[in-house]
Amino acid sequence: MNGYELTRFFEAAPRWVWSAPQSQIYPTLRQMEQAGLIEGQKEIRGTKLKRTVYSITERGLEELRTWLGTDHAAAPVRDAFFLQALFFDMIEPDRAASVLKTYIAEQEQLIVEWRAHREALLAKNTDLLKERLKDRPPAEHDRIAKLKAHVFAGQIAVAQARADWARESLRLLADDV
Amino acid sequence: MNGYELTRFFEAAPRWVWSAPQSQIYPTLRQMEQAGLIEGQKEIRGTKLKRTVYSITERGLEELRTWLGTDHAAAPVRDAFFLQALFFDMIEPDRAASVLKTYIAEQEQLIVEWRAHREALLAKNTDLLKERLKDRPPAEHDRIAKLKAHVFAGQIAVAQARADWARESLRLLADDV
DNA sequence: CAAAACATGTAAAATGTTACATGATTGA
DNA sequence: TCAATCATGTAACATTTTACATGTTTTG
Repeated sequence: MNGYELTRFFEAAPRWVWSAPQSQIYPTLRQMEQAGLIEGQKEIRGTKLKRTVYSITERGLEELRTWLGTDHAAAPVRDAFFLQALFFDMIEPDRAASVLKTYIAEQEQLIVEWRAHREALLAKNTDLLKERLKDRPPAEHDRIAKLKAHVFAGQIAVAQARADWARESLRLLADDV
Repeated sequence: MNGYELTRFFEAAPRWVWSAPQSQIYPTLRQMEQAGLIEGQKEIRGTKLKRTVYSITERGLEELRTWLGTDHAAAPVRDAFFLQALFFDMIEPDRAASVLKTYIAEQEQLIVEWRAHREALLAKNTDLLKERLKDRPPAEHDRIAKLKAHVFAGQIAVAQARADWARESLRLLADDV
């Protein structure tokens, strides 16, 4: 991809397992190129509009595979929403309920998007997956699609757990007031 | 609390819903004091050892309550582990399985710690909760303890969903190799 | 021809991490 | 008296966010 495509990718509605703002893309691409992890191919569209399309190098693949096979320390816990919920006893139950309802709607939206993405992966019907499957033996295609789809099943399960929890919270708030 | 207590609090084993490294504590306390959200009371232990114990101000309480009652944009999605899992098809299934097992163990550890903390909250048996309940009518104590305990039930549910997902992943990896 | 999409950057500020640095007090 | 705990800071670096800035090409 080039910087613009990456930017759009991270901005896309069905939120990915990772995100990055536009301002990080170009500096990071240059850093990665200097580190020899990716290499850029300069192209010209029309007569003047330049773009640089990057692809991973042998060395980048190596690093990626090493990273994928290594245990990484869990990120520090910083869940602003649960922190907020921890002090719901300090505000009016109505206000807390309103915050919870917005949260539930958000989680449900994520579930819808991730479900769609999961289905698309199972049907081998996403651009990225098609690209990846090109250099893999057809016998493995099903397995790869299933593995990737399963990651989104995980995201869905977590969002589901959060939404369920928030619904229980609403009941708790209503119960004992 | 003073800076030292806050540091220890965030370092404590049963990981909280938030964390902060020691180096952030003191600058942040000073910023918050300048903003009028907290105020420090200087004390001397022994003859020379100075410490500053901070407490929230009226203005700080106000801001806190406003924050608690407001919808906040969800944090950008950045789940390194799910990102890792998304490319498990690129490495040997054995390696992927090993990473998954470590992850499961981590999540289970969190569940154990959070369960214990939840029980302690229900029994109104944590220092912080006791402190908070001091200026609340006794009739509300049960409700407050339940609400706070429920937050940890949520953390547990999410960790459970993650662990279950990881176990399914192990089965998926084993199945079709 | 105007708006939307394509394309790439930088600057300033805030935030977060890792490591270093120093000294006092308490309890075994 | 020595180790653990109490107590507070800073420096250097890396990362992230928000905003600004500019120009080209395609499409309706």
